[in-house]
Amino acid sequence: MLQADQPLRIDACNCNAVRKASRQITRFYDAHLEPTGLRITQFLILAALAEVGSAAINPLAERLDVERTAMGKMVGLLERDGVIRLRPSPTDGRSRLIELTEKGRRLHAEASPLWREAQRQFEQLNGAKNVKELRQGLRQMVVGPS
Amino acid sequence: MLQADQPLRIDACNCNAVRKASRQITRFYDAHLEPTGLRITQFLILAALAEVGSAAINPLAERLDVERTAMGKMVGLLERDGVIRLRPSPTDGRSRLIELTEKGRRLHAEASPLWREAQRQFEQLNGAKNVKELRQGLRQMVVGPS
DNA sequence: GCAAGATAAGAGCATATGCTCTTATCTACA
DNA sequence: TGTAGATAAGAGCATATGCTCTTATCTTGC
Repeated sequence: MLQADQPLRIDACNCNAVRKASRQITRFYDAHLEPTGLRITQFLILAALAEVGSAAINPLAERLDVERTAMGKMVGLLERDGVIRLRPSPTDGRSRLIELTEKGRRLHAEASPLWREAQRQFEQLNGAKNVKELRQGLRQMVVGPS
Repeated sequence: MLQADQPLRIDACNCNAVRKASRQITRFYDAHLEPTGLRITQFLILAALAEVGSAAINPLAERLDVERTAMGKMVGLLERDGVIRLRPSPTDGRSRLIELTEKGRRLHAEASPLWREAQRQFEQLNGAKNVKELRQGLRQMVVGPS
């Protein structure tokens, strides 16, 4: 290993590249959703709930691939804002089921076309082919033994 | 647009895909750097400073593509931990120059091989070709008019 | 040389993310 | 059937990120 003197180029860092892209695309989607007051993270939770009806925190966290405790906190914010409701699971006293409130359903319906427009613009800006390849690359990304 | 009834599949969301990848790769790099107590975000700041010698907050934020105020806060933490030092710019009273302390240089030297190992393992896990294509896709990503 | 606009950065607020520790509940086995 | 190990979630702590508002300083045109 004689190249220890080679300068570290932070632009070579794969992690930095992905994090940077994440910040940028987040701002882009957040800006599109802004009229609803939702952020993309919140919208995805509402969308997931709209898809599955109701779910406990852990499965929802797994579904969206976020840390369990992080999901718990986001759920707390959404509950505070009256967008979702939590009720004890009838079959498991440890678990609480999350469901959309009427307000949540309304917000989701309002935000969906804005999300679609963000998707559309993103794909227009980047080219459908490039987006597809990027998605392919991300989907295959491995960060540990499965 | 008659397909409004089509279910929203959160897995179709480009933003979600990138954010998810960002969380995963961040955990991966953070785990590698763990022996030093640095996270990848902090390591990148040290690496940037090691490259440029010293810099004010705004240019450093631009260099790393993070929001100015976010950089300010990270810099505050690093200063608190004695890893960097801030001194007033001799030529501009509004600006403060950041530079590594001895401890910062030591930490950077200690963390660099761990970062290199993370890069190596990441490329081994994903295949050099796939990583190259992913980087290419991220580099080209556009989220607004330039 | 001064006032108006530009710029560097801090303060305050809010969300997002993840870690560890703890508590409550459940399940399975002896 | 009672207890040991598994599991769902909350609490507490810390960093990361971005927004708006404010303050201090600089620059430029007059």
